[in-house]
Amino acid sequence: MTIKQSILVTVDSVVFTIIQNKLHVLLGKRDIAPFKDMWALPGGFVKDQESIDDAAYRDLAEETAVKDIYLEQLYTFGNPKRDPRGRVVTVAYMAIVARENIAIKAWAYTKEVWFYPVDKLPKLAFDHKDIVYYALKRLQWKLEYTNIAQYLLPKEFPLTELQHVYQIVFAKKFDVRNFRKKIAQLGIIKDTWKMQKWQAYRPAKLYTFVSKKVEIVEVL
Amino acid sequence: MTIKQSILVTVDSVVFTIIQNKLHVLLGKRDIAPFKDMWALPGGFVKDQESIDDAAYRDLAEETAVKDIYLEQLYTFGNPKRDPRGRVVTVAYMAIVARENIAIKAWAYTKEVWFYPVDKLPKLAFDHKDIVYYALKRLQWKLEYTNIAQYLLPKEFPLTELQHVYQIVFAKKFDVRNFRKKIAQLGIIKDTWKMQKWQAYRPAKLYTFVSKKVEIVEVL
DNA sequence: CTAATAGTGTCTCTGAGACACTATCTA
DNA sequence: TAGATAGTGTCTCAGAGACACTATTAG
Repeated sequence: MTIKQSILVTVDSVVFTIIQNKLHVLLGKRDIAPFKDMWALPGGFVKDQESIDDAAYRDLAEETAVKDIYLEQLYTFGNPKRDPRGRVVTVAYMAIVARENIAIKAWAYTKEVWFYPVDKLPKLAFDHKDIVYYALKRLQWKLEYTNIAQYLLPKEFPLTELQHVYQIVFAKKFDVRNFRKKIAQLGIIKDTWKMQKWQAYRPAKLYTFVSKKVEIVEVL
Repeated sequence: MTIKQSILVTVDSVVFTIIQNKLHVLLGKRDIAPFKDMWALPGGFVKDQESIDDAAYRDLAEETAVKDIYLEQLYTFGNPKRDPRGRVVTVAYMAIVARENIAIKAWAYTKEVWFYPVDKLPKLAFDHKDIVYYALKRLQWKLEYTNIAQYLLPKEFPLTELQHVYQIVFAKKFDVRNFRKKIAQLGIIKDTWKMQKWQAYRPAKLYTFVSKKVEIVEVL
C-alpha cells in the first residue's frame, strides 16, 4: 500500500471493581511526559500482529495479575489533538473484575498504581475523564440489561451482596422485596444450598449465577 | 515518539435508507485489489489532521451528495488479518438517511455504486458482512429507544408512514391502534395541521418530530 | 356507492413499585 | 433476650397487547 498516514493506535481500559462498598477505577500515575505526574488509565500501544482485544488483555496482564475479568470495547476516541505528542487514536475498553481477582503489579511507565473511587477521581491525563464517564454509563447499562454483575462478585454470594452491587453502581437504594422478587423470576441465579457461617447473626443462603456467559436479561 | 507501529486506520460506513418499503444499504463495487470486483462498504483512510467522525462525514460527502444524515460510531474492527494488504484497523459507522436526501456520485475506487436490500446482500469484501450485521442491530436498538426514525422520513409525514418504517426495520407488523397510542403518549411528534392531498382515498394528517435532537425515548 | 386507506376505544393481564413484619443466628 | 441481618406477600396502578368497526376521500 502506498498510503501515507501517521496515526498511532493505543488501547485504554477503564477497570471497575468494588472496594469497601464503593465503585473504584484503576489508575496509574504517569512518570513520563506528556502529563507527567498526572493520573491516567492503564493502556498502551497496539502491536502490529495482535488484535485490539488482545492488546487490551495483554496490557492489563502486564500491569496487574488478573483472572476472570470481563472486557468489552467501548468507543474509539480519535480527536486529532487528544495527545500533544502527535496523532494517537485510542480504542477504549471497559473492564469489570472482582477485587479478589486482581492484584496490582509494578507498571511500566508509572510509579504508583491505585484504585480510585469513581466519585473522587483526581484530575486525569488526556481525555481520560470523558472515557471514564462513558465507561460508567456502559457499566450501568450492562448491569441493567445483562447478568454481568457476576464479575463483581465471588462465585457464591448472598442475595444481599448482589443488591449491594446494584446499589453501589446506580448510587441509589432498591426495595429488598422487589429486588429479590425480580431476580428470582429472571432465573439467572440459583441456590447453592450452602449458607454463610461466621456471622454474629442470621446466616444468609448462598447463590451462584446459572450462566457464566453474558446474556441479555432485563434486570431492573 | 519513538514507537514503531505499522497500523493504518480507516473508516467504513453502513448507510441505511428505505427504498420501496425495504431497508437498503449503500455498497460500491471495488475496482482495485484486494477483493477487486466485490461489493464493499463505502469508506477510506483517516487523514492525519481530521477526527474520525470527520473522516466518516468527508468520505460519504466524497462519494455521495447528501444532507441531513445521521451518523454514529459503531465499533472498531481490528483483527490483524482482516485486510490482506497489511494491518488495517477500521472504525465502523452507522448512517441513516432518507432516500430523498442522498444521491450517488461517482466513487473513487469503484465503478458501480448501489443500494442493496439488506436481506439480499451480495458477497461482501473484508469483514464487511459482520459490520453490516452489527449496524443493523444498532439501528433496531436506536429505533426502539430513540426518536431517530425521523432520519428515515421526510419532515412531514403521515403516521402510517412512521409505522411502515418500524415494520420495515423490524420485519414485523404492529397493531395500528397500539402503535398510534404509544407514539401519541410519548409526545415526540406533533400535528402540522396539514393534510395529504393527492390520494384517491381519505387523506391522512401530517405530523412532524418535535425535536431534531436524538433523544432517548422508549418507543416500542 | 365502491374502493381504498385513515383513524379510533375498551378490556384483560402482567409487571413495577409501595409497604412492615417475622425468622434465625450469636453472644 | 438483645442485637443484627435474612427473608417473605399483598395491593394498587400503569402500560402492553389483543381486538373490529366507522370516517373520509376520489371517481
